[in-house]
Amino acid sequence: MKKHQITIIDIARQLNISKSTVSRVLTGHPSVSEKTREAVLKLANELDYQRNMLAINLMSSQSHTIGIIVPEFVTSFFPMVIMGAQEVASQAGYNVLISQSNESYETEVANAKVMLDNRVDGVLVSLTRETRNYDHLKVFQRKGIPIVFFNRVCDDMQVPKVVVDDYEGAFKAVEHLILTGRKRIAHLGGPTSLHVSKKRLEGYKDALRKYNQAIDPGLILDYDLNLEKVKIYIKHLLDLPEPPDALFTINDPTAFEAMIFMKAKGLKIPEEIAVVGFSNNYGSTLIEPRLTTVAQPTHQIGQVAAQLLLDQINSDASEWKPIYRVLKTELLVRGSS
Amino acid sequence: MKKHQITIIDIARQLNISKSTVSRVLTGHPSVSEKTREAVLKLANELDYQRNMLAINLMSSQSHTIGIIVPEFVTSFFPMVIMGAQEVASQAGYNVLISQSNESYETEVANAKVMLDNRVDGVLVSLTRETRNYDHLKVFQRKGIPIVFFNRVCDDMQVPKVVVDDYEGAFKAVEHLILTGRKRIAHLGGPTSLHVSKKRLEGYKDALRKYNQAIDPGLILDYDLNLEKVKIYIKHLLDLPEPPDALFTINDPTAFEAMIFMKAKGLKIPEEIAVVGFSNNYGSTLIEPRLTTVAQPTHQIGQVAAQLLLDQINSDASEWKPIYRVLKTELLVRGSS
DNA sequence: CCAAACAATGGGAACGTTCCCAAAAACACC
DNA sequence: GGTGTTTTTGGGAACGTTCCCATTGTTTGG
Repeated sequence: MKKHQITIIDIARQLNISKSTVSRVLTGHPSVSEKTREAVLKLANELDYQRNMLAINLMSSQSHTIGIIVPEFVTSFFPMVIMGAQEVASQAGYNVLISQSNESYETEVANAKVMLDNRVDGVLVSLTRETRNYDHLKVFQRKGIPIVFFNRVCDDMQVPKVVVDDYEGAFKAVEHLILTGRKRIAHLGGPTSLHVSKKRLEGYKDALRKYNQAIDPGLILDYDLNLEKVKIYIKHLLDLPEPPDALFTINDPTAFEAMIFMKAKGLKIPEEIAVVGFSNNYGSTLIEPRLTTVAQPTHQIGQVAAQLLLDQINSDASEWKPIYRVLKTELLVRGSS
Repeated sequence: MKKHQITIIDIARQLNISKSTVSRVLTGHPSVSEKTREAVLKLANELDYQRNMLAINLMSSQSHTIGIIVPEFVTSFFPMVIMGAQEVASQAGYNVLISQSNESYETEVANAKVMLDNRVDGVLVSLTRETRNYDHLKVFQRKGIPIVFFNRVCDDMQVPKVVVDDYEGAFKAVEHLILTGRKRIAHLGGPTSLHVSKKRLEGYKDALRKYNQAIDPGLILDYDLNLEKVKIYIKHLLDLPEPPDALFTINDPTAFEAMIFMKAKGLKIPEEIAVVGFSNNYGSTLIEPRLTTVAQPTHQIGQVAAQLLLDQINSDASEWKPIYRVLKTELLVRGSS
């Protein structure tokens, strides 16, 4: 069925030397004579020899692969993070096994199992919005496989995490709205189970507190990130006796939906209602007015997370520290506020 | 360093049976007594046994992995395709090794080598805009590893390909512009090396021919997909003695750039100039006016390509046929035209 | 009750590497 | 030319499975 693949044994036989010697040449081991080295290299090239990572992996008990589990792939955020991570990983000779949980806990569990089966050398995880139980991830710890969380992190586990300063980002966003004269700032937040939702909500509240604005619970809504529901929440807010004059959303796609709905309703943005999003997703400069948003260093998140993971892979488990890296956000003020 | 992993030998020893029997239970082989089966399953569960794909892969000479090489990750197009492919692949028990060539020929070559090293069971490829030489991909054929192209295909190789009907999509787009009264339709196309660029250009020309409109070479530009250059080309078109009253671009991001530039110049879209893009990327409903575009069935492209690949993997090389699947596009008429 | 058939199990090679240890070859020195 | 040292090479185990073949144990039928 499958064609015969050239192995080091083929090379050894043809040159009448042992496979050990061939292996030494191919791995760059010094103690081999110049003459044999050349002969091996030449023949390997002629035969189009390709090392078999399957064998190397088994031999070394390492897959030379890191796994990445992300909740989705549609918004540009995670692909960007993955780009950063992949850069660092392949630099270090690691492959990247990507899987999407599709925001489903069950799928996340299944993905984790695949990673385990394939003996990934480490894993990068951003949780689904559903995940409440972390047993499937604690397995990695138990088996001595390093794990690093990013963005949507797990408070229950003492492992490295890479996040952005969601609190400060939200604080700056809301502060900006206050300083531009907004009096009733609504917040359409994410599910309370997510760490990021909590932090952004805190930032929102503290900004209001600092400037002595009342925190009106009626202006704070949390939703499950299902974009189709945005309209409902916005409608509810606009129908309030005292509707908001500004809106801070958990992320950009939510802000987009909100803006489209409000524009259709004839509301003037930013005159009647200002909008600020979070993440600086693709599209935030396309919509009109261009969306003010809190930019996250997506690429860097991936790089840092991958580097922390590699550091663990290359060190003894006893030295692992639950480093908590908080990256800076940047408020990009644009037309919507 | 690394913790000892439970193997079938551990299980065998504890139960005083042979590893063969344990293996039989775990792989679902029928000829094993109910009693032993239960005992093995129970202990495996207790010990948290996890099969070692590294060993299975070597033993079976299969990585149970398919590779995907895409030029980029930033626009939503390729991530969507990957989602479709991943769905089909994991259904069939295959992992997916994704790599981006970053539109660089060199990176594509390097990626191909990684795939080869890792003995992927098959590979899905969409070429970079630079790729002119296909030796690094012909290696797969030579080694008996199935390869399927999608979107950006290689005319030189007799292998399955999945594309959308670029010709018809472009034709319909331009026909729509003609039927809505446009007289001077410009085309900002992609690099002539890409199959898609050629097909879309053909569709553009044939639509003009059908309706007896002159093909003005001055209105046809091809560029290297470097978005920063869009402004230059658009400026050139607008400065013509007889500027165009419609623009058909090679893809949506190009249309976005063009629209932003033209809006800044004070042009009314679609009154003074209509715009039609290609791909229905994320953002085409965000920009104002909403972009008329030719939608591609991204998800389906991935599914079909993956299925064709699996079909090859599961059949003898002698039966492989260079199937050419052309999927339908759909013209979405929106505000920009 | 014995042969034949079948069910259940064990032993060991194989997959393609790496790496340790020992052996052989080459070289230096007195 | 023999001894000691260094360089170069070969042999073989190991990684964790699967799978073929042989063996043992159990049942069936005459």
